Amino acid sequence: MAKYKNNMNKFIEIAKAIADESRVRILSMLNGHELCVCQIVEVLGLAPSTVSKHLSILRHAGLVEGRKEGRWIYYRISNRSSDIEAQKALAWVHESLARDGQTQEDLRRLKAVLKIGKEMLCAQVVQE
Amino acid sequence: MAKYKNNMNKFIEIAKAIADESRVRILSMLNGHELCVCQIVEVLGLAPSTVSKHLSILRHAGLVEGRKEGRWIYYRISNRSSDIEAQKALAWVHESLARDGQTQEDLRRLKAVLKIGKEMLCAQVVQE
DNA sequence: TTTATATTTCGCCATATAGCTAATGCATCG
DNA sequence: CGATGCATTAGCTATATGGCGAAATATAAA
Repeated sequence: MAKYKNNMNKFIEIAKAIADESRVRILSMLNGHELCVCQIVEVLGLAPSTVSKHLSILRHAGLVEGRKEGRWIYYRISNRSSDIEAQKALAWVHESLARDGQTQEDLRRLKAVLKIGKEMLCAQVVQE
Repeated sequence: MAKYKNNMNKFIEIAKAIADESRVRILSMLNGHELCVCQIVEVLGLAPSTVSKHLSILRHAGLVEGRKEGRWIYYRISNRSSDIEAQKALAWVHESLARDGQTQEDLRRLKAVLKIGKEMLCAQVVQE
């Protein structure tokens, strides 16, 4: 086994992934919820293509995982405990932003989206 | 006191600061050493102005502190324990990169720079 | 098979970022 | 004072990044 590891690239990839407000808002929303892309789009108010790209970056960094079910893809926080770096980053994000104002507002909007979601799913604009 | 804090901007600023290879290399070098800009320049092989800008970003994020002494400015890791976010970030960087190959090589070069530094300080190119 | 819907990929644009050189600040030394 | 030297700031360039809309993909529904 090599004496020194090559942690740099992995570290930078994760750090870049969490160095964007939209992406940490996604991570905060996914903390405790499994969500499809359209639900995240509703809360963030960004174009689906933009959210999809953000999710791709988060997934590649090992921070989230996707699960396909029918037409939808459900994303959740990655819990592969073997990926220590990703888990540390996730812990830092959640600890730091749990009580942040933006995070709280997103969670409030998310609850509304989840409520209407039971009947009519995506392509539905949440009021207020 | 407000119910919710505004951690987002501070968090993003710190995350962006550590999402760059040159800057985390600087943080690793400063871990345990107090260094002047010219010493960091020697090890990184970047232009002084570039290193200065990086240090400015790190300082503004609360990750390093500068101390002026004559013509030199010595930088060190910030130890203001009140800044929890910065301290968490520093801990993450140091834990993750302590055994990284690039970090080890930088430390090796730094030792050489520190050795010659005793007699003739900056404006001195370290061999090899 | 055709239509509809969810997501991704592609192509584009505006801004941000990291690097450089040159110029400026500022302190020391002759 | 003037010259020297460390660090920063200013100005520039090339690349990276985040946003969008349009087109492509894939699955469900009609």
